[in-house]
Order: sequence, then C-alpha cells, then structure tokens
Amino acid sequence: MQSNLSVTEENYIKAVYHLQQASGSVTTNVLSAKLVTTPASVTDMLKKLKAKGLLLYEPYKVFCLSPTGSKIALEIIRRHRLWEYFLVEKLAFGWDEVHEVAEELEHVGSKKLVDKLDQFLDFPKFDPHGDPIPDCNGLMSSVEQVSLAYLPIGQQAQVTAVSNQSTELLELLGHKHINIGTRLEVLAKFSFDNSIEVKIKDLQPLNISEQLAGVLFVKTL
Amino acid sequence: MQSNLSVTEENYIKAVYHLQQASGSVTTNVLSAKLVTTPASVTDMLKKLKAKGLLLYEPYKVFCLSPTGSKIALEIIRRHRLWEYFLVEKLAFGWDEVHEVAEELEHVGSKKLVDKLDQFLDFPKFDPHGDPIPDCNGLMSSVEQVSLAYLPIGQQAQVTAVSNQSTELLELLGHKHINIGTRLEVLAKFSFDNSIEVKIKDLQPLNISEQLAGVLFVKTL
DNA sequence: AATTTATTTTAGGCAAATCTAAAAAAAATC
DNA sequence: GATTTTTTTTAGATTTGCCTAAAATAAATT
Repeated sequence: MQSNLSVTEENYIKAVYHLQQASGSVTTNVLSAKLVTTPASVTDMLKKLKAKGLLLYEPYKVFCLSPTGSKIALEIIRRHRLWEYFLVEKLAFGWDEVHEVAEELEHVGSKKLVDKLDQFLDFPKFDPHGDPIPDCNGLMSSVEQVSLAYLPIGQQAQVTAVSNQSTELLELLGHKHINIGTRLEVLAKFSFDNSIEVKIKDLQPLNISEQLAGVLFVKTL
Repeated sequence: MQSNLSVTEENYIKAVYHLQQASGSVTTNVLSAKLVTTPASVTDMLKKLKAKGLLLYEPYKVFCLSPTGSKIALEIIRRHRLWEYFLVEKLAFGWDEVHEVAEELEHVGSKKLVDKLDQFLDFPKFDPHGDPIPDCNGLMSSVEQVSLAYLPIGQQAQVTAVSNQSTELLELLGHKHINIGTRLEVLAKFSFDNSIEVKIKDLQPLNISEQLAGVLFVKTL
C-alpha cells in the first residue's frame, strides 16, 4: 500500500483537496491558478493522477479526488500540520513563518516518522493556524467556526483559524496583533464598505476590512 | 549566498565528500558505484557541478570538491546528523533505523530550521553513530579514534563510530549487542583469519571478524 | 440557433536526470 | 613501444514536469 508519489503529484493532490473543500469540485483553470502553472500542465497531471486511480476525471468535466486520493490528501495535510505544530511549539518559530518550511517537510513520507512525531507532540488536534490535524486514520476534529463577517454587533468570539497562510495576510494580522486564540467583540458594522469595528482586550478598537473579515474564522463565546 | 541545489546535486556532493575523506580524491567509476548509477550519468553531473564552481574537475582526471563545494557538503552532513540525533533522542527511533529517514530530511534546506533544530537539541557534538556534527560554521570535533583492528591484546576501548550504516552491518552489530558507547577489551588476536576475541561486560567473549574489526572505530580507555 | 468567448485539451518542445552503446583517452600488459 | 584492457566521455534516447501555440469543446451572448 505504498503510494510513492512525486513531490509534484503530492502538491497537486493537496491543492485539489483544498479547492474541493471550498467548492465541492475543481476545474482545470482554477487549479492552474492555485498552483501558478498553465492549464496545459494541469491537464497532463490530471491524466496521470487518473491513471493512478487517485482522481475522478473525464476530459472537459469538473473533477474531484477518488476515495484513495482523498486519503492520501489527508496524509499530506496531516504531515504538514504536524510539522507546523512542531516548528512553533518545539523550535519556537513564529506561527506566521512556518508555512514554507512545513511545505517541504510534508513530503518526507515515512509513516513511522509521522506517527512518532505525532506521539512526541502529544497528539495535537489543531495546528498553529487553528486548522485541525488529521489523526493516523485520517480523521480530524471539526470546529463550529464562522467567518467574522457574519457576527452580529455585540457578539464576543475567539479567532480559531485563517483561511490561508499568505505572507500578506499574516503580515496584516501581525500588525493588528490578531492571532489564533485572540478574543474580540464586534462593536459596529459599516454598510458603506462592509468593514467591522472590533475590540480586543487592552487594545484600541480596530477596523477590519470586508476582505479580512471574510478570511478570519472565529467561534462564538 | 543561496546555493539552491537539487536533491540529486546534493547527493552527489555528499558522496564526493565522503569518498574524499576515505581516499583524498575521487574517480568517476568509484562515484558511480557509490551512487548506484552509471559512469555516464556521473560525467554529466560532474560537468554541471564544475560549471557551478563546486567541483575541481578536468576530463579524465581525478576530481575533488572546491572550497565552496566542501562547505556545502558540510552543511548537508550537518543536517543529516542533526536529524539523526533528533530521531533517536526525541522520537525514540533505534540508532540503526534512522539513516533512510535522515537521508530525506537532510534535503530540507532552510538555514533557520537547521539552526533552531540544533538549538532545540542543545548543540549535540556527535550523532547516534558517533560521527561528529558540524556546527553552523561547518566546524566539527574530531575524535582520536582507531580501527578496532589495530588494538593490542589487553587494550580496553569504547566504540565511537562505525564506518557505514548498511543494514547488513547494523544487523550484525545488533546481534552482537555492540552499540556506540559499548566498552570492550581485546582478549586475543588470531593471525589465521585476523579475527579478534573481545570481552564486553556481562557478556560471553565474542569473536570479531577481520571485516568487522576494520569498520569498527574505538577510542582507547 | 448561430456566433462569439472562455475553457480545456492536444501537439510539439525544452530542461533535468537518467540510461545504453559507441568512441576516446589513459593505464596496464606484453 | 605496441597492443590490450580499463576507464571515462560523448552521442542519442527516455521520463517527468513544464511550457507555448493551436485545435477542440463547452458556455455565454446575441
């Protein structure tokens, strides 16, 4: 049951998985944008992954991972998130600087390594960005989290996750002193630009743009 | 000062370094044997590494690493041995099962990762096989170690290193209960087959073949 | 429904790393 | 010193992953 995929194949599978999570199925164009490559290259790889039984794909149709493909995706995500947790908790990396390194470490495939790392870290359930870590069977916790954009005025909440790890987003969050775990309260919402005013303990009220609110996930308190 | 080498290039550099340690300079044939590839493939890569200024090479001549190449080799070896130490000390791997995994982890290039790992591990000087770990400047301890084959009768010594990590060697050492750190005394030497009888505390006297004695390094006590 | 536009696939090529087979150079042997 | 033998290099192919440009298909528009 050794999958033995190339780094490139693993990156494709991971990207398909994440795009599926957002919209159920995936198209060639969207995937090529995500991987910063051309649609033609994507088509090549889709045929290869289909041949390996990891992708349900017919030419010109939308596609999604096969059950086997999904299982592999969860393994890759497990490795990525465990390494992120390791980097932050053990090596004292900032939560906003672990993504690239984890992106490399996730391709070291040894099952034994990953399971022993999991044990060493005491079986963490969430990575430093608040995303759930699949266990050795591919199962993970889900959190009842909503986008900050949907909270009513007066609602108190705690940041549980951000929808992506782009440098730009993490820089902005650092500037605003917002982290996973940060507690806040919605003070006001402005319909002109859909921005939101929030209060974080010990800080001046902050204005959160529509774009930022959309990618900040919280659980209500 | 980013080297940015492919995994293959790094493996070539590492192999050249290790062969140089043994015999000063390296030939195409020897290197192709070490990397389990063809001489033709080696020639291709030699030209590439020369073009990058990492190798001192002229067609049909023996070759060796340039100063830059040596520095890179030491970085790769540093990563490999730090990961081996991590796997044994933190993840409870056996010292005989870490080589393959470290072989993959060593190619994760982030300088920050490696230096933070070093710090987390408390700047270890030797890996689980007894080999010295280069520090962040490429400097490493040397041990006054000799091959077991050269010890006189009656000499007490402690195993400090083995010359390679082949499965076959490690299996034999496991069977004989010999590890890095094992203390022993030379009881007798037999000129018929150059085998050596040694005594390890609490164990029956053992016979060490000429081949095994040649690859077991010890420091005298 | 026909045509335009957008998406996706095919066709043909390129670079990296490998291979086999043949040629060139060096080393060993007679 | 000439001739084998060994070593090394070159030449030409292959595979993986990527590209551009053109063709095919699907979707959108009129």
